[in-house]
Amino acid sequence: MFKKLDPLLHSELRLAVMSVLLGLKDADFNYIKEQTRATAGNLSVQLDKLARAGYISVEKGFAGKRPKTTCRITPAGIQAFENYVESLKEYIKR
Amino acid sequence: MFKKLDPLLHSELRLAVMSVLLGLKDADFNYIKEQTRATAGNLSVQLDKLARAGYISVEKGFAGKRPKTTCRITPAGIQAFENYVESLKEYIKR
DNA sequence: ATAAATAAGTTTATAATATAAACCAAATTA
DNA sequence: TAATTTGGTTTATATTATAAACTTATTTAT
Repeated sequence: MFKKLDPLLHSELRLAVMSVLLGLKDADFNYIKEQTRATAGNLSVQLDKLARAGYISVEKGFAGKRPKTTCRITPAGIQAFENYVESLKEYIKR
Repeated sequence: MFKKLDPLLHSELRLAVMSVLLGLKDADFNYIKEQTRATAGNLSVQLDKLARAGYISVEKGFAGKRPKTTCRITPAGIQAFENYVESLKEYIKR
């Protein structure tokens, strides 16, 4: 009946990050930080978890002389997100 | 943009419990346990949290000589569940 | 009658999580 | 050149989720 919810996605901040990235080609650290209103530390940790899971790719480069971290959702991430939403529906359907 | 998700409901087991109770007038401990496939210990803890939050009421009685715990969702619980689902939609809408 | 198994939970210990605080290095501004 | 800002990372702490161990009483088997 209740399918297990992917613990990597069943997290307020990680889910918000994925939600932001789903709509976009890519997004940099600060944009995601603003959209999700997360602290930098928390965001850093959660991006890392998503990256390790292969749900997003993270590229560290520079914008002029300043560091710039760009994130992008992967096909595996999109799939995982869709599975999560599908499972979740079981829990929230009326 | 992203509304805060009620931490009491953003929990796999507690959400499943609420989901089960929403459809029913009431349900006893073991029925909920079977439906959610939770361990008794975990369920006991989570029911307690939901009860403390006022989202469910828990009545301890007897069925014959054996103890029987009956749970029921409260109006506050229904409201909280609806708010949670509403907030969640922001995160999962495509 | 007594021992073993079952029922219905609760309490406690542990592992995993989420989160913010503290920190760091480089660049910019005063 | 000192202070501030930018763009993060690392670390410490508090909270959670979860299962294991335990309790109390009942039922079943010997």
